[in-house]
Amino acid sequence: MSRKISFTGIERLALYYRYLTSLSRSERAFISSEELAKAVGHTAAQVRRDFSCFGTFGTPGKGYDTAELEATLSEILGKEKTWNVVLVGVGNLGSALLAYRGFQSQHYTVVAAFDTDIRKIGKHLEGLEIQDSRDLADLIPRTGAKIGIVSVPGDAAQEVVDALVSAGIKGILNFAPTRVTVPKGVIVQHVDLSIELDRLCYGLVHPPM
Amino acid sequence: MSRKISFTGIERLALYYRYLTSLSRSERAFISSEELAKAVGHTAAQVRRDFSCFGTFGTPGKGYDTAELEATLSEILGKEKTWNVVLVGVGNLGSALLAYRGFQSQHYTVVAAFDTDIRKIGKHLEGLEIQDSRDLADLIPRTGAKIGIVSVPGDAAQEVVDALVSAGIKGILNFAPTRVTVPKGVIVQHVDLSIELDRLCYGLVHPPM
DNA sequence: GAATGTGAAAATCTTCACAGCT
DNA sequence: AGCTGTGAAGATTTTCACATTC
Repeated sequence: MSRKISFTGIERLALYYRYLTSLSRSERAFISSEELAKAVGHTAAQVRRDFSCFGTFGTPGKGYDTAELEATLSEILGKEKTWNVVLVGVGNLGSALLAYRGFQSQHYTVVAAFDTDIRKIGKHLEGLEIQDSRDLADLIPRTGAKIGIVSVPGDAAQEVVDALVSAGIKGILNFAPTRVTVPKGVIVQHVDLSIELDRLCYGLVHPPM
Repeated sequence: MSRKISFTGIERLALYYRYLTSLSRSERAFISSEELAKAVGHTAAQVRRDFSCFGTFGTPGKGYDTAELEATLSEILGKEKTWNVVLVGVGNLGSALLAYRGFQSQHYTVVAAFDTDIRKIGKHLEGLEIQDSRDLADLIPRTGAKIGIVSVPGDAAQEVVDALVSAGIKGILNFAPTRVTVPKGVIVQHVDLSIELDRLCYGLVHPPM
């Protein structure tokens, strides 16, 4: 018990959780750290260590009760409730994200979409009316959203992020190729597509050895 | 000199590089590790350590020659040539990626797009004719592409990845919510959008302290 | 017997701090 | 004086290995 989960550990927790939900109506009531590890590409020790950060919920000799583990992970990951999400920037990527199933799931709902382009404002997409970005400060607080997705051009990102933060957003998923800064208490996750490609590219140029 | 760059270090290199290119026609001929660090949100020591993995190209008392550094990073990151890329899965996300500027840049060109949906095959998108995924093995070798982007549904991902690998693809950017396996010598980068959200969500539920 | 939970070791990554170059 | 490059220290993350529990 009691050690802080590592940053990458959270990603693993989400993977364990996803795997468990994919098992769904399997008969198997228990799963071992070994099997979980294999499923997500890590080691059994890693799995046990990750869990140990949050308590002790396995049974020696048997493993983890799948239903119970799923529920526990759900709670740890904050999936007990559905999160309202807003999206700013309905360009190519933004529209795709609006339609993305992972973002319109049991746990997340996009409740508002914004853009500055007058030609897009008022149009409907995936059941949402696109709003004027200038109304962001008014509209977001009413939705109760705490998460914002930013898919605007790089040079607009910081400005949008500032507006989101003012409007009460606490977590930002930033797809713009710009490292934005936020005040303490707000979290940003960067999803930087061209840098993912760059990393791949580096790997190809520098073979493992 | 001589220490292996860390996994995350490569991401930093790409950020340094991006920052340098954004400076473009600035007068300043030299930049210090301090300034580079500030620009990308790391420490000066980290910057110097990252560079030291590849040689010694700074000048004590002055800093790094911006043009020279840009060229060196370009080479390290494998950006001397333009990489041909193929994309499989022209759904919402795939179409957006096709249109994404970061993927159609000086260093990357998407040269072929594939889908299994008969209604999409033959259509044109971003100047590319969508090809039948079954022809992947024939067509890819002709393009000389070594990088593949996978944006198909999760249950099709492994199958597509296997086909890409057979067709000679060495690096895969996988947007499907499935951890795929590949033979040695092939690299996969996962871009797992719902897990990014999960991580954000975890951060919101567990405030720093 | 089988698999957990966890100290302790190992590996990896980051920062410090300073000698040495310009 | 100013800033790099790097050995050594520190911090973090992963793995080992085994006592403990079922």
